[in-house]
Amino acid sequence: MLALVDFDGWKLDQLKAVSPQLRLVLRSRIIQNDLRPMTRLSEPELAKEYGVSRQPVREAFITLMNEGLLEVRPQRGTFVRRIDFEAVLNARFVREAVEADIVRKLATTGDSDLVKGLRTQLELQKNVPEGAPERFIELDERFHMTLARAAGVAKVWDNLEVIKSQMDRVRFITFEEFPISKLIDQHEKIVDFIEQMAVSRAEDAMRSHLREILNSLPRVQELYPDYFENSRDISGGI
Amino acid sequence: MLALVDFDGWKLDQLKAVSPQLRLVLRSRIIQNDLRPMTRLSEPELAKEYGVSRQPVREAFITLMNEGLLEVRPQRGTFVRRIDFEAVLNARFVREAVEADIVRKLATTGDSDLVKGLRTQLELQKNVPEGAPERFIELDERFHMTLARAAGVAKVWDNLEVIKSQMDRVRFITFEEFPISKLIDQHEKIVDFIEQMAVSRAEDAMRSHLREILNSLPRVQELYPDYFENSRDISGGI
DNA sequence: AGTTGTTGACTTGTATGGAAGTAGGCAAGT
DNA sequence: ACTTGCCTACTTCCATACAAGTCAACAACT
Repeated sequence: MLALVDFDGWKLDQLKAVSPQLRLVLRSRIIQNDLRPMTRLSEPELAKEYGVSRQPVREAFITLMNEGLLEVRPQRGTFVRRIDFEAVLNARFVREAVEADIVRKLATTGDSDLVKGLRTQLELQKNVPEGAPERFIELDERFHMTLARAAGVAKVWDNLEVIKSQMDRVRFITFEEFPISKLIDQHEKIVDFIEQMAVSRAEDAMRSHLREILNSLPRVQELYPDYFENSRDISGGI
Repeated sequence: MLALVDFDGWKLDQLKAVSPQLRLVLRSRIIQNDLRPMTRLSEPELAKEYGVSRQPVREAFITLMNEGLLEVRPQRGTFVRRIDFEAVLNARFVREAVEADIVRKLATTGDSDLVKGLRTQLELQKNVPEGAPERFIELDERFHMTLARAAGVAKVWDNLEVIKSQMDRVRFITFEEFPISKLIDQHEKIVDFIEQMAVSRAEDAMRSHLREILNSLPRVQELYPDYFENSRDISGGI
């Protein structure tokens, strides 16, 4: 659950290398919109804040730049990148393709142990209190990861982390207006179809579930226009 | 075509930043198996070789470690990672899922301009001389990239570069024994089905095309066992 | 012979200083 | 009022020095 490092009150572990830790903290702060788009980050300032030298900060910057979360403009400054609309749509496209195949694979076997575990997770999701959407996002993450692991492609999840982060930023901005109960219903349908070994129905359920974000995107773009890099048409990703 | 930087006789461009250039060169050398698995890389040695200081070399190392191509063991050394069998299978899984959806999308429209361009590429592929498989790999790369761009998900290709690199390493090792004509036939079928707007046939053609690497994998593993990190069963990725 | 301890030459991680480039304020000139 | 040029304070990028850990060779001891 890389996206959900508890950066609040974070203390660096003196024993481990500094720059990977910094990378995780900053990554979380960006994805969870604690560091807003266009925010200027200063090497010496962060170095001072965390009590280290500039070098490890710089190395964390480089990694985050490669992940598309920071923009390093030489001799000018380092900034939190605005959200790339096209990148979000493409990331969603990849996720839909991959998870559709995952669900198809799972529905062909219909492993009852897996279904049992998923139903337990569904109960947890239903018990999330109204005002704690970040708790749901965590459980949602776990749900989809469980599917990937069950399909024998656990490492895929790690590889898609960079891609996913683009989508997650949107999710954390729109936080409140997530139709949680609707999403849980969709999860439930997916599990049902896996259990019934209804392959193409399970696939369709997953696909429409992952298209849900397309509904909220226009509203997000309208509410926070300056968070986005390029606001082209929304149809390009389907 | 990031995978095919001509690193032979490479000179650093003094004007641009050094570390991204180094990253590209080293990346190509690893993927093309010029730097073999388990090869030890030394920061000061490479720094001397390219006439720069340790810092940019180190930054290139960090990026390549994040891409899974290098293994940095603190206070011990930096090594070219052996090929992770599971990672290859998972990468292949992702590619199949994504490109299947891409082809499906293209087959629903059946754009004749696209088909025309693809047929031109097919001619080039057929004209590749017998003993130049690396030339074919380049054209193959271009073929698949064209499909992605036509589907409006050009950035997906960039995002999958890290994933693809795992597969590409295998391809460059097995170089000679690639059934080029067979692969071209498969390409041709894909184009045919796109033209005929035969959606599910086009999808199937792409899927079996991308499963071709599974045929060569066992032989590669047998020929170069010490190039691989973990040799688990091959069934896990389908 | 076999084990242990030490030394020294390696490695990567971090700190720090300077080089090159940028942006903005300000003064001089038109 | 407006433009031009300089100057200062920033930025990232690179070079260099030092700190800390690892490993192998070797001497000393049992």
